[in-house]
Formats: sequence, structure tokens, C-alpha cells
Amino acid sequence: MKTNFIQTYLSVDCVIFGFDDNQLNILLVKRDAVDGEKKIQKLPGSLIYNEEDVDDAANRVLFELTGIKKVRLRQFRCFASPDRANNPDDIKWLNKEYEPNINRLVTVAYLSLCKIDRKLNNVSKYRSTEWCPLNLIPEMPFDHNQILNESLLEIRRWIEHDPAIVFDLLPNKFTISQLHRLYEAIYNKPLDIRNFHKKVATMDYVQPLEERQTGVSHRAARYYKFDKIIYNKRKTNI
Amino acid sequence: MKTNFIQTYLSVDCVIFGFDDNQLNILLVKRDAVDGEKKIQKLPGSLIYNEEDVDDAANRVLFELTGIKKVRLRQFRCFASPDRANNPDDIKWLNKEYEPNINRLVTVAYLSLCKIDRKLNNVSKYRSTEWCPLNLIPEMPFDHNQILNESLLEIRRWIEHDPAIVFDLLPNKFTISQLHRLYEAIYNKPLDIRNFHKKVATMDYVQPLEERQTGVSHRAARYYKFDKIIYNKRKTNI
DNA sequence: TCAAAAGTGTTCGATATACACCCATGC
DNA sequence: GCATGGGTGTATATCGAACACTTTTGA
Repeated sequence: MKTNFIQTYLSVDCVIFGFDDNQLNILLVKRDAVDGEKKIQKLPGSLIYNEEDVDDAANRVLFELTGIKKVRLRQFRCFASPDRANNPDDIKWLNKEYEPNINRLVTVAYLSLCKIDRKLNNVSKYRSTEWCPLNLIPEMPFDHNQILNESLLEIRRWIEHDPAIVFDLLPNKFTISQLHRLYEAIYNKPLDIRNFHKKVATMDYVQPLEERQTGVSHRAARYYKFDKIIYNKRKTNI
Repeated sequence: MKTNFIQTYLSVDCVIFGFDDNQLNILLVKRDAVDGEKKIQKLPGSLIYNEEDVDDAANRVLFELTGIKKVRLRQFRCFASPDRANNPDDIKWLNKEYEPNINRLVTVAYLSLCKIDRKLNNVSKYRSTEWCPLNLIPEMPFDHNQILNESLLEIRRWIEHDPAIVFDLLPNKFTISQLHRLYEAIYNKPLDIRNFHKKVATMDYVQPLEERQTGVSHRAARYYKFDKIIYNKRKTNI
């Protein structure tokens, strides 16, 4: 039964969200130029190693970029179209970056969240890593634009199952207003601020602090923090 | 940058649900015995071909089993642990069924639904295909038991996004009672029958027929049908 | 007439939505 | 004192949960 079953290279690609107090951003890397090709931004990712699970590979990519060992991430889809790596520029880049004659490349897409003010590692293999606002996402190689679009749907599903993840996008101390803008950005629609306050009040794991904003030219907002312990107690009760 | 990136074989494995009016069943196939090994049941699946997307491979497996060309299916996770195919029996089987020296096998798991009274194709490569009730699932090779467990969580998520899928598990004409038992099986808990009638009444795409059961030794139940057109109109309104 | 399943309404609590004004602060 | 964003309450509609009896049919 020798048939044309195929061995493929397998990669992970990570859609890493950040929030800059106004909008969602995605962490993009520049891939090296090949020949006359322009440098181009793409999702960070990597081929998987010999003895590596895909989850581990995604963690490795995240660690290289952020220095965080145990980051929250979520696999959301495998992209395996035979012609997803058919663009000549993409083939050239694959040959240079990895090995020649990669005939096929299947990728497993991951979603992750990161505080945007976190200092990023400068990973030598990339020319630059930078946050790109969602509305300014460029054309990207392979099917990275499609991967990104699917990740936007996935992040909402993820929140429903684990509301705590949004706090990965905020500083440790945050105002209700920041949380409000974050929800509006994720759901891409305005949310009534009074109802939002009520909603937060029902989240006993969002705890008010005594501390308030300083130096703002308006009434100072109270800071809140996410209380992991209370949250985990709740979760086991569900 | 020649490193130990790996080429792997890639397979799809399908968790196909059926409903026998009392409980959920899974379609399992027997894989051929190798040497002294006993015949063993597993999820149907296949390696992917050279120019084949994973979705197409899953569709192919489904088509081979059921003869249905366009079946509803949902990718739900990629399983890629380096030691998922480390069991000696599994290695022997892989060598015989496919090619020798498959060093690594990554699988993409799919969920699908099928009317249980559908006549199944007898696919030559399997000794038998049969429905197995959920509570009688045997030990399966690879990580198929884990894949099955995750599919049970996934089917509920799927329903929330697309309530129509449950009708793939029922005959074209069905009673509220059948639908009720199906929901109870999927959520694995009793659902109040009066509330359930109300719930169904709000689904305008579940249409009552004039026809009723015959030959039953109790009050005959009305038949209902799923109206795809009405359902699709609703969906675009969301 | 009995057994077995079909079918039917009301109440209550929780949750989501809509909506407008005063407060604190820096300039 | 004014511009800016922070913070608050009420009324209504909707949804889910609890709960028991009558109807129809074949045996």
C-alpha cells in the first residue's frame, strides 16, 4: 500500500494580541528580505522540532518573543491547504530560512495575549518585532491574513469560556474605563458604561483598590485588580 | 540553518456521532490484526494525500464510510504529541497499513454527525464498521480515547453556534420526544419536558407536520421536520 | 380499565437593555 | 468656570427554571 501519502513540514503561527488602551494590536515580525523582495511583516511562528509537540513549539515562539515561560495560549485551527505556501516569494523565503525544497507546509494557528507594555526580546532571527494596530494590518505572506481573521472570532469564544483571559491584556492595576474600552475593542461595538459597571460589579474577582489615578485633569478613576484566587474558586464551582 | 525541523505524516481522525433514540453512538472501525495482536476498534481516519487539504481528507473518510459527499464536519483540534504513536502495536500497524518507518504522526481531529439508520458502505480496508454506544467505548489505539473525550465538549460548543446540526442526527421526520432525548444525551442531564416544548416552539425552523405516529400503544406523537430555508433566513439575521 | 407516553401554563428569579445626570480634577 | 472623563440607579423585557395534571391510544 505504498501510495502518495505525504510527509509535510509542520509549523505553528501565533496571533498575539495586545491592547494599547484604544485598540487591539497584533504582534508582527519582519521577515528578512530575499533577493529583490521587500521586507514584509508576518505572524511570528516556527517549524516544529523533531521531538516537539505543537503546543510546545507555540510556547517556544512566545518565549522567544516575550521571555514568558508559561503564557496562556490556545490552539484554534490547523491550516493545511496544499497551496497555502505557493507564492514564489514565500517559497524563496522558506528555502532561505529553513531548508530547500519544502514542498508543503501545514501550520497550526495559536492565539495568545500579552501586555502591550511588556519589553519584547529582540529575537535575532527577526529584523524587528512590533505591535500593529488591527486596522493597519498589512498584506501578509502565506494565509496569515486569514489566520488573523479567524483569531478575531476565536478570542470572543475564548472569553466566554474563560473571562479571565482579558486581564492578560491589561496592566496589573487598571481602571474600569480601560476594561470597558478593551471589551468594546474585542466585541467591536459600544457597550453602555452604566451596564458595564454593573457587570463588573458582579465579577467578584475584579477587586477595587484604594489607589486612584493621579495627575489627570478630571475626576481620578479608581484602580482595580484581577484576583486570581477568587476567580479560580468560582471556576471550580461551575 | 539546517536544523532538526521535522517532516511528519499527517492524518485526520473522525469522531462520527449517531443517535439511536436513546444514546449517542460513535462510529468505530476495526483495524486489521498484526501478528499476535488482537483486532482492535479505532476512530476512522486516514493519512492525507499529497495534494490534499485536511478538510478534504476528512471529507474523503466520511464519504468512504457513508457515501455522503457534502457532510457537515468540524475540525476541532490537532494532536501532535511526539509519543502519541509510540505504542509497539500502533507502530506495527502503521508499518503494515501505510509505509514502514513512520517516525511521527500528527493528526487533525474532526467531528461529524450522521443519521444512525443510514446504510454504511463496507469499506474494504476495514474489517467492520459499527456504531458503538458511548458508554461501551473500548480502549482504542493512539490517543483516540482522548480525541473522543474532547469531541464531546466540542459538540456542545458547536450546537451553540449552529443549533441546526442536531437534526443531522435525527430522521427527517421526528417527534419532540426524540429531539428531547437527543438533547438530554448530548448534555448528559435531564431537561424538563415542558420547558423543552416551549424551547422548541421558539424555533420557527422546527415545523410541525400533520402526520402522527401510528401503531403505538399510547397517545400518538406528532412529527416535526427541520426547515432549512427558515433556518438560514434566521442565521443571516444574527 | 390500565399502562405508557404525549401534551400543555403559570410563576418566579435572574439577567440584559435602555436611558441622563452630577462629580471631581486640572487648566 | 469650563472641559474632560468618572461614576451612579431605575424601569422594562427577556430568558431560564421549577413544577403536575389531563389526554390519547393499544393491549
